[in-house]
Amino acid sequence: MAVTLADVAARAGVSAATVSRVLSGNYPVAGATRTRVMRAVEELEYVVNGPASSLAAASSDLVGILVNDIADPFFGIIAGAVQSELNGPDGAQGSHKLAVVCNTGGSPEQELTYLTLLQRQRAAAIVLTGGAVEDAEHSAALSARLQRLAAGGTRIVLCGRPPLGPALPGQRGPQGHGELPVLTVAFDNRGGARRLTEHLLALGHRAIGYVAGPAERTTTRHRLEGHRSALLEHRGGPVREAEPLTVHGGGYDRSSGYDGALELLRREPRLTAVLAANDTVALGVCAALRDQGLRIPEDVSVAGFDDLPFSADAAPALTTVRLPLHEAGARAGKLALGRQGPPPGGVATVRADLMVRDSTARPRTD
Amino acid sequence: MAVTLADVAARAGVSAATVSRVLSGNYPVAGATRTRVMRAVEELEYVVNGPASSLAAASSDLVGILVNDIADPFFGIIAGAVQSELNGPDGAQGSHKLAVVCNTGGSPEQELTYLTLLQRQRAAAIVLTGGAVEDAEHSAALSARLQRLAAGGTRIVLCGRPPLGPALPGQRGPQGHGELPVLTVAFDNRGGARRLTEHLLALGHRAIGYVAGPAERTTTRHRLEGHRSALLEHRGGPVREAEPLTVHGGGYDRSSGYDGALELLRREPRLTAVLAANDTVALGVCAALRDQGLRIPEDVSVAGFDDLPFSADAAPALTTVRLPLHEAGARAGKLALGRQGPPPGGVATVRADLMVRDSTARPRTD
DNA sequence: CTGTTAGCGCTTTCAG
DNA sequence: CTGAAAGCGCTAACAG
Repeated sequence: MAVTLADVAARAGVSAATVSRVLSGNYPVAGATRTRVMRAVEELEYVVNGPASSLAAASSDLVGILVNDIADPFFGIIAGAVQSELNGPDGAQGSHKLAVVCNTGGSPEQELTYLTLLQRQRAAAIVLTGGAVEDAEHSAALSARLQRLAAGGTRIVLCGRPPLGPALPGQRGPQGHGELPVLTVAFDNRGGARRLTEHLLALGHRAIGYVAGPAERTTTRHRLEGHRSALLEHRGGPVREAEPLTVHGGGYDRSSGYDGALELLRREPRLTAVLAANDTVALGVCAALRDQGLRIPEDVSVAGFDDLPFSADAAPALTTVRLPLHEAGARAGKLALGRQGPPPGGVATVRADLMVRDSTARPRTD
Repeated sequence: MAVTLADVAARAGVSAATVSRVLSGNYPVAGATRTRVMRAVEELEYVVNGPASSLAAASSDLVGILVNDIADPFFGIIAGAVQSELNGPDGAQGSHKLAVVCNTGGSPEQELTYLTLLQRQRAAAIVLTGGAVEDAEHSAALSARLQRLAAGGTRIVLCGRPPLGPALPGQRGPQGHGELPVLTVAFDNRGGARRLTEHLLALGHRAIGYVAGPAERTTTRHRLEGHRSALLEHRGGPVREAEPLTVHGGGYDRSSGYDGALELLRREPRLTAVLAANDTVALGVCAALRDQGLRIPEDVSVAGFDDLPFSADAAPALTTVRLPLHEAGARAGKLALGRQGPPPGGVATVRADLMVRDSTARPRTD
């Protein structure tokens, strides 16, 4: 039914091989032949059969991008950046890669399922974004699957998630030579959270609540660790009292922030500041505080994390930690295409800058 | 290198055909054989070669989703909803489809490019989301490409974009029988904008500014038409004066709102209300007004469109028009998979409900 | 520079 | 219910 290479070849009066060569453009072909072929292609409106060429060439132009929540701009920005790198450096015709954005919903099972699907498609590369679930069993399964994919020629890049633990001995590659098959673009979540907490401490806050993300995620843990380390350093001892002022939300969403803030207020009515797992959670926190008749920042300071576009426009503008999402995604995209040499140690860490805006201020002194 | 069907067949002591039948599960196979095959599959960690099976079966399990801006939750929500419909109705094993989310950046060329890429992959279905660019040449090219895709067996669904004009005579299908090949889930942008404007009018506003989206998009035009029709009806005549109070932003983004509001204020300092192209633009409008020392809604009322999650949490909570994005995406997904019969006329229109919140109030009476 | 010749790995009649 | 065999449409040696 559809027009095939052979049809084009017949029309142009050449062999199928020649047409293939013209189309892929990686082989010398006489100018006259080339134009003749191209004309036949146009006249017939020929479109390559992807599956057939992938099968024959044992390669595909699909690149997988795994995200926890596609409706969250955090992931949208990263995915968009990765995708923007996928079209040839100079907009070259042939080098078009197709991004397959997979929405795992943060579920480990879905993550594995999608990896299987991508393996089935013989994806050229896969970028896994966002924090990982910390579960020994899942980590092992994930790691194994990733190793197999890498062994099959699929490039693997982690973006915004911590590097994989060292490969088990004898598992790192067919030849066992030291090259890590999995590259990482990591966020400095610890450092960012530490600086944010230090900022609050410097303003004079002492009763600081923290609405953390889901307990089992690496991002949650790292940000919390940064927060705790700042408190610890400031007090010069283990932070026992900090514990009760941390609540874990069910997700990185608005309602977790709302509920979390209420819970925090119940535990410690004299709270003067609340740190949120991210900007979206912070918005929920703000809503809850306002509903309780508290002003921001006069009564309670609030800070987020990520610096998503809407944060600067919130009222009051949100103090937060800026993560260079676009830059990180672009970097991951380049690494995925092998367009950029691997960073030292296979891990690139991008900075996390404190953005002080209007939602944080000195605590009331009454 | 990779393990193939033949390997599995050998291990299970059956023919390749049998393994294929077990795996696709669409053909009677003896229970004992089936378990034997499954065991071999597990032991060998066999993963089907997608390209090969697509080639042989002349079909693929890829579903394309075209979005204008993947970083915008408007599209993220729709894409996520479509995707959630892609895994079998009951989570069935075999029916896994892979969503290919393509970020066109609103560019007609990119749109066409991605359609070619998807055609190359022989995508099972394609969902085009968001408003279309109104340009005769592009519309024709798009329509032609879509018809060809549909003719090739790819299901096409439009979500949040108006239905395609009627197919040119003799172009609608090989047989020419009346069935429309392209299904549509449309938003009631006109009605929503009209109701929103009526709300403002009812509050007593007369100097209403409008920060529209990019001029050439259908969504922009429809919302503007709804707005104008409400004004017209109210004044009982053609709205000549309304014209100067409309500015077009360069995009559906925050800065368009900011700049647009400033421009509006310059043209009409006595403005008492501003309608924005969407919620994101509205946030920019709010920021600009605040920067000018104006209070919302005391000095100026502001309203958005879409009702994205952050809108309810804005300060003040944004009056807007709620579009059932998730529902629409899910509907589109079902239609794309042929899991739901086509709506009458091939077009389903989803409602657009007015959400009155705190950013609109009666104008000052001084 | 171009044509010929084998497959890539799977699905699918068609026989048994 | 199972096997044998014939491609699906393209690419990649290998000759010329």
